[in-house]
Amino acid sequence: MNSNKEKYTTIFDSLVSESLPGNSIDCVIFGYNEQQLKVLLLQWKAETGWSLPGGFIHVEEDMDHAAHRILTERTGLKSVFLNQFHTFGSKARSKLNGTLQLKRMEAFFKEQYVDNTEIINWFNKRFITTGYFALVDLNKTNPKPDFLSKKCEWIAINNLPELMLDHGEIIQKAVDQLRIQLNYLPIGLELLPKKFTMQDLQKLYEAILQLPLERSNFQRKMLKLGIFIRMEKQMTGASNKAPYLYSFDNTKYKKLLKKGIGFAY
Amino acid sequence: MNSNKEKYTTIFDSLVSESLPGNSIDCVIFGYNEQQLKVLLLQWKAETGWSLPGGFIHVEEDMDHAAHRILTERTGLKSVFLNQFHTFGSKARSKLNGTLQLKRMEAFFKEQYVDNTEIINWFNKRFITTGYFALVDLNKTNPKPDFLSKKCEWIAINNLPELMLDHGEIIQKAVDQLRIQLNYLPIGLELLPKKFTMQDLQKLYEAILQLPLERSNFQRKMLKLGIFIRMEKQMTGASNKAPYLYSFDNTKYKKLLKKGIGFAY
DNA sequence: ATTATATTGTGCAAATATGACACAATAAAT
DNA sequence: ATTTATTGTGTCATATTTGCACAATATAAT
Repeated sequence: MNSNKEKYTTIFDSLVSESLPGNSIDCVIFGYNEQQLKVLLLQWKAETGWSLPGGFIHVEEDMDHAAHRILTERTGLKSVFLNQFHTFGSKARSKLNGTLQLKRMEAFFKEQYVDNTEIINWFNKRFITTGYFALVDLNKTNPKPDFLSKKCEWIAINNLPELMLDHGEIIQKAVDQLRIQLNYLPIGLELLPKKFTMQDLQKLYEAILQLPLERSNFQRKMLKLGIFIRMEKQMTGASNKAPYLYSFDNTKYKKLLKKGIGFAY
Repeated sequence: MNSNKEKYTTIFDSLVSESLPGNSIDCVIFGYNEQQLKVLLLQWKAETGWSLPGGFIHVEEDMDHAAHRILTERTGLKSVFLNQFHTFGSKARSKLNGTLQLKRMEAFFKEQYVDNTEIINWFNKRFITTGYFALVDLNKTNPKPDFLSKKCEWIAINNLPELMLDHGEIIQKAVDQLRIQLNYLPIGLELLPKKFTMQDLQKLYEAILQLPLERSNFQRKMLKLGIFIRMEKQMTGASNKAPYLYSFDNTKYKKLLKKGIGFAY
């Protein structure tokens, strides 16, 4: 127990010394599964509320790089789609929900991990956090709690549990942003399996937008983007006409990501 | 001279002690004048490059509040339209352009203002800056250089001077954002005088987008938004048909700001 | 085999939006 | 009275969007 604490103290000591104080990053990592948009959340050992995976910026590290690093640390994946969306700097944010929760965490932290005052103080400062959201292939991840957390799971956004601090607000803003982006960026490459039907794609859009779309027109609209490769048909075993399978044309997809989908004026 | 330095040291001492270290705010304040979109820039006494007006976040202050405070300090105005648009966290950003410029500034700073090492070090740290952009009525402002700057002026965005550090990049991103917002938010309330013609509004849009728009269709499109109040005609003194004057219907404008201008799907 | 069933891919027409241009109305100058 | 420049509105051709129809089709049921 004591030896663990020493180990942890070393870990935290270097974390604190190599990171910028006062700034953090929180990642809203979106995945898609069972027709539901999900986010990767974790639960600290001492807490019942859930948190976003986050981390700190190294002293000699670009903030964007830190976001990529944190994403990779959590999911083992790299995402083309990793987007800064907002910085949360309300003074109350570290206290939201708040003092009690934090006091409890601090006590647990002291007891289990570190009781070095300097380190504790570092964490007790006010943090301004920058939110990034990513789209990843949920099936390629194997979320595991680390030594600080007891759970690490994909959770559907329309069924979110109680969240720590202002993490609910952060997720909400990320979802809003994702919905806006949907209007001018192609989405799906990282959320769907290699081969998928237009129905799959539509379900994804519906899960993100939380509203029903017209089938035939959605299909046309999508195909007109010219970023799909039509493959052989899929025999589903259902007693009806089988749909074509599609895959994303990677280069065209990425071109469209850069150029964006139409803007008037 | 020495007494000035003492005064300045006091000012900076309290600035440093009351502000969060490592975080700053830069404001891209847009105004509109002579058919040109302009930004408020200032020039430090020691420098030829221009800077965005910026500042720091007080220890007990919301970041958004700090942005409003900085905007008001500079322009004396409050803007409904003050929007956080991006946080710049590249490690190179404090060094861009860079070391020489900063060395020069530091020397000047030490000589003219403060040579307290602690204060100098505070400023020499790496800063992560959050950009806000505002739309204000340029004619209601009276930009004056403060004790640190020799100039403070409205400068047209298509005629930008040499800029300090990464401020060029920050302005570019703000302009990009403004253009995107144009697609789904009404704009003009704070940039135009109370009464204006549709031509005025069109010129504003053209100045922002930097492209010509078709007169008659623009007019129709705008009026269809239903956020204008038609007033009496304006006798311009020109030998042609006089245009109607319009003003924004404040409540409808703000409703539309919240709801946004159409989004498909 | 034949029929039933559900879902797909495409067709199509109505409604809506966009873009280019026409033109009468108009305020002032000549 | 005529000229001039600019406005407000009209129109028309061309896209785009939307809603619905319907044949095609893979399997199940008969």
